[in-house]
Amino acid sequence: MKLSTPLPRRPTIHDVARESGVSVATVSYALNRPERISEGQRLRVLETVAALGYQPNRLAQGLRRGQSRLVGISVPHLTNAYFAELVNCIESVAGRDGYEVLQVLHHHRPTVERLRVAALLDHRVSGLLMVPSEHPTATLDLAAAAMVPTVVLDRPLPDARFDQVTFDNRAAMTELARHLLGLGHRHIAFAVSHPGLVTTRQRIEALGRLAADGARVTLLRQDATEAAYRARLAAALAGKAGATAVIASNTQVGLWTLRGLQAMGVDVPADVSLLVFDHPDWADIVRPRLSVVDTPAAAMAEAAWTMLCARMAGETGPARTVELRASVRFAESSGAVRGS
Amino acid sequence: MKLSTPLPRRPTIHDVARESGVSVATVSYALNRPERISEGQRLRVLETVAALGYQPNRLAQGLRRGQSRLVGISVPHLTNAYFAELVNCIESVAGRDGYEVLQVLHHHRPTVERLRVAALLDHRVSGLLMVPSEHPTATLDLAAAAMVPTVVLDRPLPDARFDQVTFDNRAAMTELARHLLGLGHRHIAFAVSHPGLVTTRQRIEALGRLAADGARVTLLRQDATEAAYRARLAAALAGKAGATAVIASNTQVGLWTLRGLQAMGVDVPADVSLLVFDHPDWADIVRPRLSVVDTPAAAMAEAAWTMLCARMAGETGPARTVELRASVRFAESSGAVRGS
DNA sequence: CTGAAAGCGCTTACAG
DNA sequence: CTGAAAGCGCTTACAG
Repeated sequence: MKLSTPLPRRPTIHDVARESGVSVATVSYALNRPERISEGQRLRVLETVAALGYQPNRLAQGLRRGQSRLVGISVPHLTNAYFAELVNCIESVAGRDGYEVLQVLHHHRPTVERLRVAALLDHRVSGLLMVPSEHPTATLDLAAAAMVPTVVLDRPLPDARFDQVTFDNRAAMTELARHLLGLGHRHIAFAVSHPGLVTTRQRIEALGRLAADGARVTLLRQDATEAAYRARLAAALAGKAGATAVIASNTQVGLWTLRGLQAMGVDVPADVSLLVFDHPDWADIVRPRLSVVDTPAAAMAEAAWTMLCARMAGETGPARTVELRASVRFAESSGAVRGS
Repeated sequence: MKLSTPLPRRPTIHDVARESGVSVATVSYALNRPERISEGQRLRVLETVAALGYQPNRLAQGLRRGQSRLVGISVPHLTNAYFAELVNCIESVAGRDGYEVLQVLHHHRPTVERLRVAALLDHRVSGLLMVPSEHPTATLDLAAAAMVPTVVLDRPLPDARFDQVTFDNRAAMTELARHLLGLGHRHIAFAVSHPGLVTTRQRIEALGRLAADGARVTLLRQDATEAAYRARLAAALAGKAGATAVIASNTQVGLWTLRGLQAMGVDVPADVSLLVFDHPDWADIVRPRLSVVDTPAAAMAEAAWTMLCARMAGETGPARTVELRASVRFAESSGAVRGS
């Protein structure tokens, strides 16, 4: 087909209408309500659309329809493979369903989280997925006030306003603890980066029940620098009563711990056992191979998306919580305590 | 301040105007052109804004202003730490400058890339950052036709339409090659996942110059399955004339290679040296420690953002290419060839 | 089946 | 300094 003149700007629905010799309403119907229009008109319009390379302006559509087809996702950062995988999975399913992903990072800082999620809301996201920071209340209030369908990921919150998807941290930790008890360990260090996090507290709680079995637990806080952390780690392991096993709360703490143990010349697992939450891709290429808690990132993303879609489609009713199971995989890094 | 009535929906500029007893123009000026308005009016409007929790609708602003303050970023996926770090850095600088990041993943598939980037364009992104697939032409044409400022990341393209940010792959590979030659290696295998990629071809080219020094190069293609790749790897290393060194083109190929070598009982570096492009965080906790090419992801993201901002601010002129340097870090995994 | 017109929530020349 | 009004690019009751 011949065009009257090439446009120096992106074509609008008016351009299509003019070229096709119909009204803008007819163009809109041809694209969105094929049944409301005659076959001939529809074909002619579609031809013009193709010829001009017309693509509806989503900003205008969003404004008019009152929904942007954008979903927001807020996570701490992407240098953690676990969060990266969550976002990765969400992008795939979102794209499949015709949504785009607006992504913000809060770096564990509540203030950043609030500001960035507010920006998401300003863009009128149709839905919101968030792995909350340690103090997400202000952010959550924002989401609630905006009445945007929201699903909280990974970290269960005592907040009945939101759907949540998590995995059973207590069960995973209990499995690790039983394993270590059975291997004769009576003093376990738990290395954490965010002590105040719900999931951390759940893990500590599960670990705490060990006390009843005569075991001791030391909480090892990850410091700002690797050197400072290493000193703490050394202290926790020192002496006759030192910890004989370390459980790391995530990949990065696990990495620092392993590097520290190597630097100190500690033999894993002969001297100290090491177990790690998350599933670093290097778990089975280090020696000894690492015992890990394989978090169900893909399944969680899938579940969260399903719930979010239901809400975006208008589903009402009380908030639901989905709790998946992580699978623990024991390898060589966790062994019997020396002399047991 | 007292409100006439709580709204069952998000407040608009009209609500603020009504509550403040001024026109919508005045509200808009109070927010965007403080100098065009009297102090008293401005204060009153701001008070109402705070009381109502009014936040301008970015969809409407974008439509009216003709720019969304959204930037699109298209990368292969996030399970590669290098791409994840690029996105991570971009999100930080974008957020700082008041932009939000719309992210799509193309999984190395040109068709997916085209579709997803088209979606980005439909949302009228103000700028576009892309790590292209192997065959990005259709996608690039789309970006060019949309006249959206675009910066190509990581993979330099013979396309004068776009600004580009990359690092010197030839130099990095040359450094690896010289190192290996110096250690006596005369047969080097290069393991790649995407042979057709520009960066891969540049690396191959640099490696090819070794031939002049009497060295041989074998291209090792990463298969769909790890088992198939392992068989290929074994074949490349077999026999008297087998390769004595493997250079892996990225972290994942490096991981498969290392796992393969371990499974075959090959001693690194006594039997075979291993060097890896990218900087896996596990490089120094495996034994032997890995020799790596540390790609300047953060610096690249920074440079790309600067260029994109300049273009979004209206800068014209021919496309520029920024080429950074990667730093090679040799460790224990690359050693002298046996018997040399 | 088709089109003129209103309106989504903003911004901005323009007039007063 | 302030406000009425047009218009960004769409969708959708409504009338014909």
